[in-house]
Parts: sequence; C-alpha cells; structure tokens
Amino acid sequence: MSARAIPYRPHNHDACVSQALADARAICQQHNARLTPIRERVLELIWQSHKPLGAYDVLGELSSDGHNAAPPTVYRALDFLQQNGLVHRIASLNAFIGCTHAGQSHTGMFLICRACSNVLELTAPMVTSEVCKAAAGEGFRAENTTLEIAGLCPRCQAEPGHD
Amino acid sequence: MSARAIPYRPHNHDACVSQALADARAICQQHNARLTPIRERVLELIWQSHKPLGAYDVLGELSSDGHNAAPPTVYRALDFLQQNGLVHRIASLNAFIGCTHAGQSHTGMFLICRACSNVLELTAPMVTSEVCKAAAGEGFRAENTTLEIAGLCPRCQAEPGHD
DNA sequence: GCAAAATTTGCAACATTATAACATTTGCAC
DNA sequence: GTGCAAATGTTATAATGTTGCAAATTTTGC
Ligand SMILES: [Zn+2]
Ligand SMILES: [Zn+2]
Ligand SMILES: [Zn+2]
Ligand SMILES: [Zn+2]
Repeated sequence: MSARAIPYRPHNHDACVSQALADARAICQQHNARLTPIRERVLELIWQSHKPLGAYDVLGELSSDGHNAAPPTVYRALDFLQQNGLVHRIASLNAFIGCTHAGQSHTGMFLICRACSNVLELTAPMVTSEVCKAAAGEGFRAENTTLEIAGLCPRCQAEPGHD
Repeated sequence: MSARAIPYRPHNHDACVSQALADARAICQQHNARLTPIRERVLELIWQSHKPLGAYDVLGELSSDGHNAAPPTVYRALDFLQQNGLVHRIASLNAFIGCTHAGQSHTGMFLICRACSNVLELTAPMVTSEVCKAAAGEGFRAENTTLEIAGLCPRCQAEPGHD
C-alpha cells in the first residue's frame, strides 16, 4: 500500500506554503493577473494549514497583522484567488482551502475529516466521468461540480480526536 | 432515447405534491415521528416546485399564510424533514428541495440548472461507488457525500431562459 | 514624464442565512 | 388530572456575504 497523502502524515508544511505561493506567482504571471500583497497574504493565510478557513477567520488574521481590513477586502481577494484557480470554496463549510492542483485543469473532490477538519483534494477521473455520464443520461450539460465528502481521515480512524 | 425526467417536462405537479405528502405521512408513521401541521406545511411549500427554496422564502410563504413564524420555526421544521429524509439541503445554494427518493436509502446527486433553477435528484450507483473507491484509496472513510452539479438542463439548452 | 483610464483598495452600510436561550404550549403516559 | 417530553413561540444575536461609492494605486497612451 502506498504512503498516505500529505495532509495525513507529518510533513514540512512550510514547504507546502512556499510551493503554493511560488505556483501562484507563476500562474498569475501567465494570466497577466496581479497577485497584489493583500491577495498574496490571503493566500498565505488560507494555506496556513490543510484545514479550510472561513472568510471571517482570514479577516481576523489580517487584523492581527495590523491590517485594518473589512469583509469586502477578504471576499474580493478570495474571489480573485478562486478565479485564478488558487483556492476552492467548500460549500458545505462556507470555507476556503488552497488548491493543490493549481494550474492544472481539474474538478476537485474534497475529503473532509469531521474529526480533525483536514481536507484532501483529489482528482478522480473515474468519478468525474461517471458524473458526466449520469448527467448526460438526463440530457443535462454539466458545467461545474461540487463534490465534498465528509467522513474520517485515516489518522482519525486510528486515533480519534487529534489535531 | 427515454423520456425526460419529470422536472424537465410538463406534468401534473399537484400529483408530485400529493405523492410527496402521502409518502411523508407514511414515512413519519414508520419512524414514529410527528408530522405536525407546521412541518407538513413547510414540506408542502418546499414542494411547490422543483426549484430549491431558501429558508427565508419558506418563512415568507408562511407569513403570507397568516402564520406569524420566526426563523427558528422554519429551521426546526427543515431539520426535522432532513432528519427524516424528506428534504435535502443544497449547500451550493443555501436552499432546500424535496427529496424524490424518500424512504429509499440513497446518496443524492443534484443536477441544478443555472438558467431555470430546476433541480433533478438522481441516484447514480456508479458515481457513488467510484466516490467510495476514490476515498478508500486514500484511507478515508466516507460518511456523507455532497454532490451538486450546476449546468444547463435539457429544456434550457434548447430554449434558454424559460421558466 | 504626464494625463487619462482602468484596476484595486478603503470604508460604511446593509442583506442574507442560521443559531442561542428561554418561555410557553401541546400531546401523551400514567 | 398530573407530570413529563416534545414541539412551538419569541427575542435577540451570530455568522456569512454583498452593494455602492470614494480614494488610492497601477497601467496605458501619448
Ligand atoms: Zn502541508
Ligand atoms: Zn483544486
Ligand atoms: Zn412536479
Ligand atoms: Zn433524496
């Protein structure tokens, strides 16, 4: 059996953050999109862990920074990051998570642990194709898929309640 | 090719409502759950169409009824109906829709038309099994799946913008 | 460089969705 | 009927998200 995915094992999370920021800079350059300081800071905050973060949590962190931000500041930054495929919104949690497939065209599928809150984003081609098939079977043209799975991650199955 | 699903063709919607209410009464009896007048009325309101309805829309309709309800009344009724598998919450819309598979154990998959708002609930066993397979591949124990697909229904592909 | 245009940010108010806490009423068992 | 549990009423408040407009910044055209 293969190794657990990143969120499920100890890892150097600073490397996750650095990578995400580097990717973001590259992608924004390609898109001619401006990754301004606020946007970059919001992305960094979103990436502070593999747990999704609410908009008002981001707002709170910005305030701790000494940056006196209002909700629109955060929502606009999040919109920008979503537009550029750098973060995803988790509808079932009203929260946001850094995309681990930035730059790749993909349909995210999110495994959300109800015990530790960590989220793993997967691309599952077979799932995507079955979803399209099911929709097509009803004559429906699928454009955007929300696929969020709540449950227990491997760590929390073994040892409930840890971080 | 087979006929379109109910929401996508003209039909006697009163029959949808009657059926849903009859099913609800039967299911609540089985569960020893009390389908009180308010709960039944909320279910009926949710079923007024195949479009999802927000909690505050329900609240407004109750007020029109002359019933002076407050938000908790509606949310409690909706919780009850969800518990008993009679309605689903559409996370991506913050809205509620009548379950078309009440009484059957199922994982709902919702096709949401962005033009006319109608929602079709499907059960797609192949999708469910691929989702479980993908989750299991990461060691994740899936408990609850949110699967919502936005796009264009067959009618709106042919003739955009109608009801 | 410099003015005009476009984008981004600041800011205040507001809208929508959902819950908490506690009192009151209703249905049911005994 | 009394007592208990479930359901509902009521008030207030929390959490999430948006609108509209002004000020600042960046880009563009010259
Ligand atoms: Zn990490
Ligand atoms: Zn992604
Ligand atoms: Zn109908
Ligand atoms: Zn259903």
